Amino acid sequence: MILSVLSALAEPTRLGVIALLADGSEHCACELMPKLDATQSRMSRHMQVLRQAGLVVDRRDAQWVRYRLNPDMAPEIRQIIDAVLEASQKQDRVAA
Amino acid sequence: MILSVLSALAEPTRLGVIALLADGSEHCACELMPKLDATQSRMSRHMQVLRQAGLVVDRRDAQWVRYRLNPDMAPEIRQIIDAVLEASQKQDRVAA
DNA sequence: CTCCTTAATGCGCATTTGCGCATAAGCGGG
DNA sequence: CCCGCTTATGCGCAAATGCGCATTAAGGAG
Repeated sequence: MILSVLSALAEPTRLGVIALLADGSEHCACELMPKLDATQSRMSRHMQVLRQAGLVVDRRDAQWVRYRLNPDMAPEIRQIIDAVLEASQKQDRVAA
Repeated sequence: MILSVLSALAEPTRLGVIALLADGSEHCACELMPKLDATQSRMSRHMQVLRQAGLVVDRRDAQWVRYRLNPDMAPEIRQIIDAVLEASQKQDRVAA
C-alpha cells in the first residue's frame, strides 16, 4: 500500500500531476498533458498508476475524464503527499 | 533529488532499513541483514541506494560499516521520512 | 450514421531494477 | 603471512518499467 504510493510518486510526470491537482480542483487529462509535456498514452497510463495507488479519483464528464486528488485518502497518506509537495516546492525554488 | 528519495523509499527492504535506523542509533549491515531477510550483496547494494539518496550515512568501524540516518538531512526530506514511517506503522498495525 | 475530440489499450522494444553468484577488498587476530 | 569475518563489486540474467505507435472505445455535435 505505502510502497505503491511511494513508487507512484517516484516518477517526475506523476509527481507533476499530483502537484497540479494539489490546488484541490478538477483537471482533465487533456489539460495535464501539455502542462507536463506528456503524450496521450503516457498520460493515460500514468493516471492509471496514480488511481491504483489511491492517490487520485476520476470522473467521466462527457468525453473528458476529470481527475482530482482522492478526497478519501487516508490521513497518513495525505501527510506524505503534503510533505513531498512541500519538499519539491523548496527544491524548485532553489533551482529557479 | 526528491525523486531519488522517493524511489529509494519505494522498495520494501530499503524501507525496512529506514524503519530500523529510525531509532536514531547506529546499525551495521550484518545486523540489518538477518532482520530484513536479505543476502549480503543485496543489502550492500540497497545501502548504496540509500546513501546516494542522502538518507543514510555510513562510518567504517574496523571490519564493520555502521549506518545511521543522515543527521544533516534537509528538514523537508526528514518530514517525508517521518510521514512515511508513521504511515507504514499504521499499516502494520492493521495487518497484525 | 459520420465526424471529431478525448481517453484507453494491445503490442513490441529499450532501459532500468533487483537479484544471485563468485570474487575481490578491507580489517583484525593469531 | 595466513585466516576469518564483513563489505563491495563485476557479471549475467530475469522481471519490471516506461515509452511510442497504432488501434479501439466512448461520448457529443451535426
